[in-house]
Formats: sequence, C-alpha cells, structure tokens
Amino acid sequence: MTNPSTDKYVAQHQAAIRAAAAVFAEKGYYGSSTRDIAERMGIKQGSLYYYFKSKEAALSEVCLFGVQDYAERMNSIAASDQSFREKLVATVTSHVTKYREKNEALRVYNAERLYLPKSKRRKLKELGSGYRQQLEEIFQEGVRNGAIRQSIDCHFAAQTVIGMCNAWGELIVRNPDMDLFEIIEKCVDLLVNGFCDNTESN
Amino acid sequence: MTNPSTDKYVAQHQAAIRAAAAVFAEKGYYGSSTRDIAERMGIKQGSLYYYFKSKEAALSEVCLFGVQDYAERMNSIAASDQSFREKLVATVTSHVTKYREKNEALRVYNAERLYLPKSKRRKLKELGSGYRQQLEEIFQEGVRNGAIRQSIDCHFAAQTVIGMCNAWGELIVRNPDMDLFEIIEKCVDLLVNGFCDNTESN
DNA sequence: CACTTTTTCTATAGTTCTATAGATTCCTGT
DNA sequence: ACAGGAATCTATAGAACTATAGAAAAAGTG
Repeated sequence: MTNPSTDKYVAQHQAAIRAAAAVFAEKGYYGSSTRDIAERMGIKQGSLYYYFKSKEAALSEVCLFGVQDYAERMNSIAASDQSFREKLVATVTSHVTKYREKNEALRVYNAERLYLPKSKRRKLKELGSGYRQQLEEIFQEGVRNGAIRQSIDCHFAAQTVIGMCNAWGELIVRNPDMDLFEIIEKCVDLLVNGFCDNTESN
Repeated sequence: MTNPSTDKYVAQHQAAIRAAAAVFAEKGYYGSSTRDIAERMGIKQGSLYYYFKSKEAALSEVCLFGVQDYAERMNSIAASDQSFREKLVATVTSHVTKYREKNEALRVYNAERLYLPKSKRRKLKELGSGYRQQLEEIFQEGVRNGAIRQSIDCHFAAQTVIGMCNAWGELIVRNPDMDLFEIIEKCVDLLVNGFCDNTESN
C-alpha cells in the first residue's frame, strides 16, 4: 500500500499538485471538486486517489508546495550581501513575479490554508514565519547600518511589505497586462520614500 | 409572492444578512451551507428561503451590505475639508476599524465576491470603484496643493492604500489583541514618510 | 373570538460530492 | 511473449446540500 516511486509516479504526483493548485486557486477549496482536479489532469475522478489520500491532503500538499520555494528564495536574498534597498527590491520582485508566473499554489497558500486543521498547518506556519522573520532581519540590518531610520518597527514593516505584495499580486493576476516592473518600482519607491519624500528638490 | 415589508420581516432579513456574512466570512461561500446560516439565526434550513431567493442571492446581498457603508464613509471623508494627512488618517482608520468591528460583510465582499456571476457584480463594482476613485482624488488634491510630491501615481497610491488596509484588516481579525491605534499610526507614518524619512534629525 | 396574513416548520426530490473496492489496462524486465 | 507490478478505470455506497411544496404555528385585525 506504500507509494511507488517510479518516474511516472513522481511526475504525475507533481502534475496532480499543479492541477489541484490551479483548480483551488480558481474556485476555492470547497468550490472545487475532486472531479475538477482529475479532469484537468486528464484522468478520472477515482484515479486521483492514487495520488492523494484525500482532498484535504491535496490542499495540504498544494500549500506546502506553494510556500516552499517562495521561502527558499527569501533565504538566498537574506543571505546575499546586497544593500538594504537591493534586498527590498529583490523581495518585492520575487514576490510579485511569483503571481505573474501564475504560481497558483502560492495563492492557494494565502487564501485557503486556513481551511486545513491546525495540526496540518504546523509545517506551513513554520515556513511562513521563517519568511517573515528573515524579512524582519533585513529591516533590522537596515536600521543598524543606517539605511533606514531608527524609528521603524521591523516586525510591522515586514508584515506590511508582505501584505502589500500579496495585494498587488492579486491585482496582477486579475489584470494580466499590468507592467510588472513599473509596479515593483513604484512599490519600492513608496516604501522607501513615502508620499512626501522631503529630499526631493523639484 | 412579493415580499412583505412588516417590521419583523425587515428585521429578520437584516439578521439573515448578518448571519450569512458571519458564516461566509468564517467558512467561505462554498464551504458554508444554508443550514449553517439558518442555524445561526435560530431557524430551520428551509425557512431561510423566506428571506433569500437562493444561496447566491444571499452572497450578493451580503457583499452589497458590506461595501455600501464602507463606500459611504469614504464619501464623507472625501467631502470634508480636512488636510491631506487628516484624510489619509481618516481613511485608514475607517478601513481597519471596520475589520475590528467584525464587519464580516466587508471581508466577504473582499474575499468571495468573485464567485458571483458578472451580471450580479455590476453594482458592487460600481461602489468599489467609486471608493477607489474618491481616494484617488484625495491624492490628486494632495499633489495639487503640495502636500505630497508630484511624482506620485495617484491611481497606484489608492490601490496600495486599499491593499494595505485589507491586509492589516485580516491580520487584525486573526489577532484580536493588536493595538489598532498603533497600527494606524504606523501605517500612516510609513505611507507618508517611507522607511527613510530623510527629514528626521535625530 | 373568527378570519387573514405572516412566519416557520417538516418532508422530500433531485443533485452532487468524497472515498473505496475490484476489475482492467499499461508497462517493464527477463 | 508473459509475469507482475503500476496506473487507471468503472461502479457505487453513503453522506450532504439546495430548493420547493404544503402543513402548522404565530401574529395581527376586525
């Protein structure tokens, strides 16, 4: 009864996760049926259970998949030796680009993970918090080396950047012809300088 | 077959909308059953159809209820003769306070309105766009009278403020003991001054 | 109190959904 | 070519859900 680990199994399992991600992202967890997911893969409803133990397990795997490389990319940004501003740009870019690349799994993680029972959310929470904490440390470093002002609450700042990126991500998904670079630039400009930017000498 | 308009009917209809809002906010549209909504009102599942033509109609009414006074409050802010900063504070305050007051209907509007067929979203879209446009005009006015810098893209700014408020609103709902005033203050400070705030002379 | 209208309830038809069991087809190595 | 495991299919049990119809209870009115 244990899962085989043939090439085909692994490939189809991945395909199943992606199909589930797409369907969940479009219709929501409860709005989707296992038939929808199977159909998108080109198999029958019952066959899906060869790859997922249950519908809930599918959601769990999708969320994990969604948040994982998202968190990994933050690892490399945090570890790099770029300046504060460069790291901020990298973070925003990585985040909203994921939405443009239709990373449906990340959207599902954001919107549907709360439907999982607490026990199944542990690992997800870890990864999500890890992401936030690393961003927080980027801010702390920025405060230390004077890139940003002392009075910044780093925890608040990290939450805000994440929230802002998610909000723009959703807008980007719904408006496919928005210019990504323009948005990234404006986001960073706003975050760094604010609406007033008293240094400007126009 | 037309609806009565007795006091009781009106009151129960309101109660139904609120119950539906609470249930939809907690479990999502497809995750909720009409039985859940009815139970929360203290009536039986079938009786709910005395107040809603269908489950979809319930969602529609909840969304409309949610966005309506939200938009109205923006009307009065925009019409007031406060300064730019005051209007910004008022906007953020009004927005996140709605979440704290557990305005579940607004959350439902934000998260579930896309499940409505396009035709039923027209009115909602109008109200939502009206809100954004008024906020946009506040920014335009700010640019004109020099409260904020010329280079601000007012459309972008309005979207960002809305997204940021929604993001914080959701965090507030999930963490009931957060200090609202602190968050509002920090949001406004960040928006106005950015991370750097080169004027600060500490 | 008798009569009417409003509000709620019970019961159910008709769908749809998840998950499982067992049969069937596909593939791979010898 | 065929044996055996991998992958998929068919069929279905059992539960849940929406919406409707008609009966029953409550409330209002003369």
